[in-house]
Amino acid sequence: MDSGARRRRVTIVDVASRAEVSTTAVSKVLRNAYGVSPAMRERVRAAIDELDYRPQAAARAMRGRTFTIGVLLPHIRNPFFADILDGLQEQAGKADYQAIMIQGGENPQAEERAINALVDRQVDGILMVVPLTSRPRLEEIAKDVPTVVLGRHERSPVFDSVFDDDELGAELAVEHLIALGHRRIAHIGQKDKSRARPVDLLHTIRAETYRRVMRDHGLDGEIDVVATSYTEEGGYVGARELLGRPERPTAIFAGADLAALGAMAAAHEAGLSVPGDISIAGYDNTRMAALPNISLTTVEQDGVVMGRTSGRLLLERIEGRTSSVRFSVTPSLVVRDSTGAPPRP
Amino acid sequence: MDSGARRRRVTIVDVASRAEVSTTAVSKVLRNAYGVSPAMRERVRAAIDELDYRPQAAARAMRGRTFTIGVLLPHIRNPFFADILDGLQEQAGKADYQAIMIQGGENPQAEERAINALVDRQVDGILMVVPLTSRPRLEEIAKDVPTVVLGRHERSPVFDSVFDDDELGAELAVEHLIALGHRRIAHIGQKDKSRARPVDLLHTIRAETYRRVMRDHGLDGEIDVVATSYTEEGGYVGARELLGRPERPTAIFAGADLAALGAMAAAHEAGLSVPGDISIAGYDNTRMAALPNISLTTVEQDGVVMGRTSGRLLLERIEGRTSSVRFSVTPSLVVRDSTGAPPRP
DNA sequence: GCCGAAGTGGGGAACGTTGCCCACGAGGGT
DNA sequence: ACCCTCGTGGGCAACGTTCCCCACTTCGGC
Repeated sequence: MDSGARRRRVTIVDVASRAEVSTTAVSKVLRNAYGVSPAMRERVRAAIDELDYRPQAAARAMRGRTFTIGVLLPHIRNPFFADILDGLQEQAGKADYQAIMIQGGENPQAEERAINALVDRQVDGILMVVPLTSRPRLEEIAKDVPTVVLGRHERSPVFDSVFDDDELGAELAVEHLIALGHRRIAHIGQKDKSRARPVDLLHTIRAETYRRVMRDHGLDGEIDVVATSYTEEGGYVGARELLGRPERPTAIFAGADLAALGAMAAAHEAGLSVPGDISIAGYDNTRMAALPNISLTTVEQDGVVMGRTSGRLLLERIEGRTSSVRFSVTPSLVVRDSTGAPPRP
Repeated sequence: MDSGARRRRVTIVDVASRAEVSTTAVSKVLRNAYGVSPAMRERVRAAIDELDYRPQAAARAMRGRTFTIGVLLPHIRNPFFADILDGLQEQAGKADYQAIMIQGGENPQAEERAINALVDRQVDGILMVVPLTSRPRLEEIAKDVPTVVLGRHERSPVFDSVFDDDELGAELAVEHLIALGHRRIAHIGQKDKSRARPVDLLHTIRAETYRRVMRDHGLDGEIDVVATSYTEEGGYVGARELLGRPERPTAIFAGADLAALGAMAAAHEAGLSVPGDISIAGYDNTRMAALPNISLTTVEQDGVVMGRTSGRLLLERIEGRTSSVRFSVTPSLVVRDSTGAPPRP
């Protein structure tokens, strides 16, 4: 009957009595604080090992640190986030911090709940990956807990920003298509559901840069943007719309690989060959893009470096840095088989 | 200078003094416990709203619940996990529980750290998605905190199991290929890095079922399994090996969609058409599989239902259920364009 | 008019950890 | 011989919440 009874956890008190020292002493050893003789340290270490003691995060939280970094992700469907997380964990692990993730979701209300959950759990720092919330709200949080924002281009005195140079990336992609001889180049972007200033958002920047480059080459009249979402579904729907135009584009620059895959699907369904009838380029250089039967031309942005940097910046802020940093990674173009010269008319 | 100062958080004491009641009273309202007059409830509610108070999870944890469910994921790269998470969050949200995720990683040691992190943070329940650790260890944890294991077929008195009927799923796929006329059917599986009994693991079950069905049809001599991993990379490498055989298979059953995509890539690279020269089937029915230019025949398993059920079971256990449950979802075959009759010799 | 029950509110001790203090003894400089 | 300093160890009050109690009032039944 008592097999179901939850055992009481081992606490610092148990360790102290086992080692015949005070709880204070144990605490000092745990935090390797000043004022412990080697002999005592050894005794305490031994007791900890024998009892398999681990400190309880909640009790620590009441007095200071939790050694936890919270990561807010919009969702976990985009494989690009996995790279970011890998980079972050590498850094966090070194400093004995744990990363926990939480899903923000589609709308600002759900995201707000997720952010609050992180704050309520007293994480020592938060990495917000492409958050939807407004800048004032971000700064309000950043005043309470060290914050790094990834994927938005804001300049804030209270949080750090880590992002890809989306302007350069989009430029590389569009210039590539133009150099191949394309003129009717369309763009698939993402509909904005956030409370941020559009100019700080990566999808707006990619779309605006597309527009600018087109104009720079005198292609004002050819500009054509559909705003769906950075998903397979979004790319598929967007491309179907574009392919239904009286004069269909000869190239599509999708703002994300997932969307590019959806666009390829739509092209295939319409009986068009890629790149024979239509060229398609993406953004992110996910692993998918490298597969030979997809072989997508795309913009590489280094997610691991972004994650690693975010982790480092977060740890610095936790250690007390108050000055603010903006870090930008430089993207590069990876040309594969999904882009080529436009069809002869 | 004091702009950098972190504001003190609003606590239950602040609410109590604002509402001119005791902290006990506030606590009662928060937990809607017995013994509160409507008038007092109203006053307290008002004070909570005015001060924008939210309870601190850490302090709650010291006295009982954290209203947090921990999810252990091997990694976040497989889109199938996203479905599971969606299902779980739907249930958790209803009961005002928050789901936090943590990455277990490639090896049992890293996973152990992740599990400990969850336990140390006193989550009220843990969902372990395809964990690597041994059953005794799982049961040890389950004795301390309500646990549901997803993706392993174990029968344990202390935790619940949720899984897909992998035997049926694999059978559907292999029978389908045989019915199309294939005889040389190979399988791409996953190399085992876990401490579990192989017979409980989904990838072993899929592989063993493949073997059994082949034998049932007198195809003992054609059995050919390569064990790599359930990733694009793994599928690619596995398929390259299979295609290099003196007599190459006319069909490949990959244990996961990601691996099937890798296999398609390898086939494409070898100049083989799918399904003209070789048929390929997967497992999971991820969104990718449905894209027209991939159009992968695959086994559908309902991740959302699995996640939802896990959530429900976890909440029940938190509420005190001690009996043990095994829940199995029934898979179905989705036939698309990646499988067809074998080539005429 | 008395008694018990029901309804309402609060006091205060936990929970596990930290870190500010203080105490004690030894050693060294005057 | 005295005082200071330094090294070592522990006492104890927080931190924010819960929940077991107890106290007081009101009301209904006799």
